[in-house]
Amino acid sequence: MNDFILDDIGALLKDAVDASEDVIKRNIELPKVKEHGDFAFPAFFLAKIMRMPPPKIAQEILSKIEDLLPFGSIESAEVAGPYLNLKISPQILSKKLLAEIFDQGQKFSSSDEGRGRNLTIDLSSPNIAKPFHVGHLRSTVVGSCLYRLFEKLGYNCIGINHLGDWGTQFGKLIVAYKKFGTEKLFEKEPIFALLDLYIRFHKEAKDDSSLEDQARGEFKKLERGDPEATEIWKTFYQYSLEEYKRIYGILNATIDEYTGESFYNDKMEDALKLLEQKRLTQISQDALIVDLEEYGLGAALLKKSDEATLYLTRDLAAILYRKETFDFAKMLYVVGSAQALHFKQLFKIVELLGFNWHESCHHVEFGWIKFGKEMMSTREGNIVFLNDVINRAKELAKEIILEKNPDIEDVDKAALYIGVGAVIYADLAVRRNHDINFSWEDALNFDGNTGPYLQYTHARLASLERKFGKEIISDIDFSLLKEPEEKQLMLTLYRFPQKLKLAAEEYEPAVICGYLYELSQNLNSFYQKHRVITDDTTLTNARMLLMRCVRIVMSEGLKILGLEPMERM
RNA sequence: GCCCCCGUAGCUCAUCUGGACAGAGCAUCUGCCUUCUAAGCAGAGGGUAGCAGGUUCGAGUCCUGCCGGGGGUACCA
Repeated sequence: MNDFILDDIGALLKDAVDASEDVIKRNIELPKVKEHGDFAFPAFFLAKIMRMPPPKIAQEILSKIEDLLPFGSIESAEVAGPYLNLKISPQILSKKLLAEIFDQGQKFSSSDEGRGRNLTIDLSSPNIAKPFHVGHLRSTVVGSCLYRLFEKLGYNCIGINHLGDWGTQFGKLIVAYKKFGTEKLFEKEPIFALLDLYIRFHKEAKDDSSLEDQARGEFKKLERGDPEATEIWKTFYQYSLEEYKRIYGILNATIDEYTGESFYNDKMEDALKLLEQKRLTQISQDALIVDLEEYGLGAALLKKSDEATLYLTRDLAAILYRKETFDFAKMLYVVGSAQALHFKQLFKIVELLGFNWHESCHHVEFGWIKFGKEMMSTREGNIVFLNDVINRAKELAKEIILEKNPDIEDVDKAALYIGVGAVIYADLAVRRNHDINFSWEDALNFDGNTGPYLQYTHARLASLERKFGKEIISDIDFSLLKEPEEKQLMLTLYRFPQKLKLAAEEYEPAVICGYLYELSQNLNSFYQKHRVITDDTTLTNARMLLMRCVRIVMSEGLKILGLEPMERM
């Protein structure tokens, strides 16, 4: 949708203001209080050019445009100090906006800016053989949200799970498996059986230092392709993947490729050769490095003194492979901010290799998830498993549903959607660069600024349509939508495409959360104060159209976040 | 030591990239369900935006310094 309001403002002011239409549009603001109108044009920046105090400028502009009003979607204008405040005509707004949303339906605010372009997203990436905990959640849900967001903007997205499926930890697991494993080990919750093996290994290794050596030995065997070790590793891999896929199903995670670290075992040598050809590498302290000191990025280690490769080596192989395989227009790494330097090094090396596409690679970083005052870590034991969070959220949701809506068809399904909605939303609603303090209280809260609140708003709208039971039409009397709450709803709807664009530019799901929350507040305020379905059929038709449009936007927004737009709850 | 991020109501967070009196939710308190879902709505209290300077007509937002928290800084990922 084009910004018809902004266009109207630009056209209206362009002859009255000493600035280009573009500059005018860029300076337009949204007033914080409704007494200041719907859009505002501040005159400060013209003070120097026109050599007049801002209030006088505002006054002058008003006198020049006064005769033109109403102008397009602009109903009236008035001066408040240094501001020119503009009011939008609800009738024209509704006519243009609602018709467009209604006609386009789910396609509303889609765009084709990404048409024919591939966008790869590195997301989730848990370490195999460890249960999924809330620390893994952010990469998964942020990555998935961006996936769906960019898909809406026309990109062809590819979600890649860079599984931590290689390394000495597997040597440890193999040793533990051989020593303590039983036939029944994987009968139920295999992933926790693996965790137990891992913990058991470390316990035993305290008393028996030879275990560490054995682990290194087993991993070497694995690297050489030893059939027995490979077989055991594959078992671990399969069980882990099964569990992850179950969780991804619940979280609406968007993963297309499961190319973990092991996938790049045979691709690192070519990458290193390429670096050597470009004479970028050198030996320092017996290790193979790329010296990035002059860029303030230190030394990038590619091979340890014992010839072993590092995760940078694998990421380098991966980025080259992905460029070749997917020819991405953009590559997003949704990985915690602890790895900021790592990605700066990686992208710099790509640049030094002479590839200009280094600019299309972005590290979408995010803060830690803390539990209590501590970082969450497997070793410390202060860990919250995602499974437990989801189960508790689901149980609580079920209790509440049975209390409020006992006749609902599939309680368990609804409870899962709501519980998961709360968990996902809590993670997405905080801006990425902030750390999150995980608290059970917040994760299990369904009131206020939460996922369930948004879902509830959608459920109310769905319920309204069921009750209405007739076809919603766009041929309505637009002049009837004149209540302030209705206008507010429409002004908010109008901003949806802009918000999606902003969220995409900043790789920031929290922008969408904030928007949908505001839309929900607008809707609920309206809903409380006005009746939609009444004896007045023309008014009912008009309001039902508005309600449908809100539902379309709510539904689309929720889906992008990965929440189920509930029909009943 | 050096580099990066964070510091806003008791708590959790917003503040549309520098604009009008800093806004929400949770918690506390007061109202509102014989009418479309009360997981809601309306309202009250709660603030020196870590501190100190600077730039600007204007700073929570930009710059400098300090304080506090976190992360990174060559053989973990």
